[in-house]
Amino acid sequence: MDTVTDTLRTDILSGRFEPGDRLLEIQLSDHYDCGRDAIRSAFVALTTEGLVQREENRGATVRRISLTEAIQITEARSVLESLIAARAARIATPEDHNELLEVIAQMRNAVAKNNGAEYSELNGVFHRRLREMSGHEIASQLVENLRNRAAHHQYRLAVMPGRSADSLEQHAAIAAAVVAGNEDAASAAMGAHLQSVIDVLKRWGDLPASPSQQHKTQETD
Amino acid sequence: MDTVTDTLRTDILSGRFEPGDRLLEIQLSDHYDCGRDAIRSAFVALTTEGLVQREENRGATVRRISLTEAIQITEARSVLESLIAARAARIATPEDHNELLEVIAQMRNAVAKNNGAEYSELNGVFHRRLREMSGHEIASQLVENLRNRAAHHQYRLAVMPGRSADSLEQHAAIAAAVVAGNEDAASAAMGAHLQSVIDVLKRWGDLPASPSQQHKTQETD
DNA sequence: TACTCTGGGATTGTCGACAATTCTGTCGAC
DNA sequence: GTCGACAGAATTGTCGACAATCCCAGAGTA
Repeated sequence: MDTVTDTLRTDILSGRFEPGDRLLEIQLSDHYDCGRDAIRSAFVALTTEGLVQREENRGATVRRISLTEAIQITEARSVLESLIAARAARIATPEDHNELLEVIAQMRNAVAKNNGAEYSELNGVFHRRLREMSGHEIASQLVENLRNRAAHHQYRLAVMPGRSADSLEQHAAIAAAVVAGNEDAASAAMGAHLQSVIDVLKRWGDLPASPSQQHKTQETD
Repeated sequence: MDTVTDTLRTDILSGRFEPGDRLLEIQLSDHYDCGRDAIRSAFVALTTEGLVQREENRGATVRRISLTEAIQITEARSVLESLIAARAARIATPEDHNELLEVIAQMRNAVAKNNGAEYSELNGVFHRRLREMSGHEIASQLVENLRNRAAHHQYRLAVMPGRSADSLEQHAAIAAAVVAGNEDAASAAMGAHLQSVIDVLKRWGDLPASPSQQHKTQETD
């Protein structure tokens, strides 16, 4: 039903449209081969998701997220993903445990090969599987949305030298706590992980983003 | 711009439309004196907010929130409002402190008068002011949305005998921690408060809601 | 009786046209 | 040269009409 909305969302997240870009109804309805209705509908949905900004009679643009907003988004993610980690630690099955450890092993491998793209991909898998095994629909939906909103900022972390090594150990700690069934430790490990993301964002400050970044399908933190 | 969306939202939250009610486009566009476009647009927005459910070619209905979903919503609220409370404890001004204590005094007065409606109102004010003084836009928006989603369930708490007294002391503890500038205590007090809400929801089970409740503008927890 | 098929009515989905608004570039006055 | 007024273009907002789909009642059949 909302296939146009989904397509536009992924196109925004993938960097096809950059923050500040104008989104013209006719142009998009032509590009996606659909009516203006579908585009307008997508604008409304993506506006409430925080990805698009609309102004009366002036059209829609890709929303620009400030650094302070990105930090707040990560703070919210921190408490929600901590809840998810605790929940996963409580109810994950042995199969879940194996899968989690397997992902960690692959991440370790990717770091050894210095393959940033693969690491980012695995990172996304790790968090997504944790959400799924937590069974917490509400928190998962909110986190997914928050990740999307800050995608542009998170991307910077992917290209930060030495970041992967730190990130890897943090993820390993989360996985260990979940496997041990220790809710508090899982929650704390996830909190520490995202706190380090916040620290990096803060340290980064408002340095200009590296200019040439086309394929922004990566997700890293 | 989205005035129709706002009106429909408040009409859903106020109980004018109940969970499961069909929302007919023509009927609503006639009632709100607007075009079908505006109604459809409102449906899209409220769907992503979780208040409305749409099915292809079958129209929109007011979303029905299950008890387990209401519990998850409150759990998510718990961690987010804890973050807000901690933040408020850190940066609230002396004027904020006075205002918070003033609201608590009024709540105590409302409990003494056994005025449930006034207590609910003040409860809403308390949480809203806390959000505002936290300065955490992201968490505030999420909490507001979560409160809306679970509004129907929260309402039950309002009419629970003896609930106000417990609730009052919990709020007083939150206020005291914020005034003391103790982030951890504020966070913990807020967590304890919402945990007690969760406990009540769980204890409540799936008992039928009391039948005749027209004015559902109250918000209580 | 139970089941299937079919038609009409009601509702949503989609398209096009036109009005309303904003934006852009040009011209003239000072 | 700078500023404001103004016309034309571009874009969004809104309405109506029609197509597509679903729902339900009723006829027909085994």
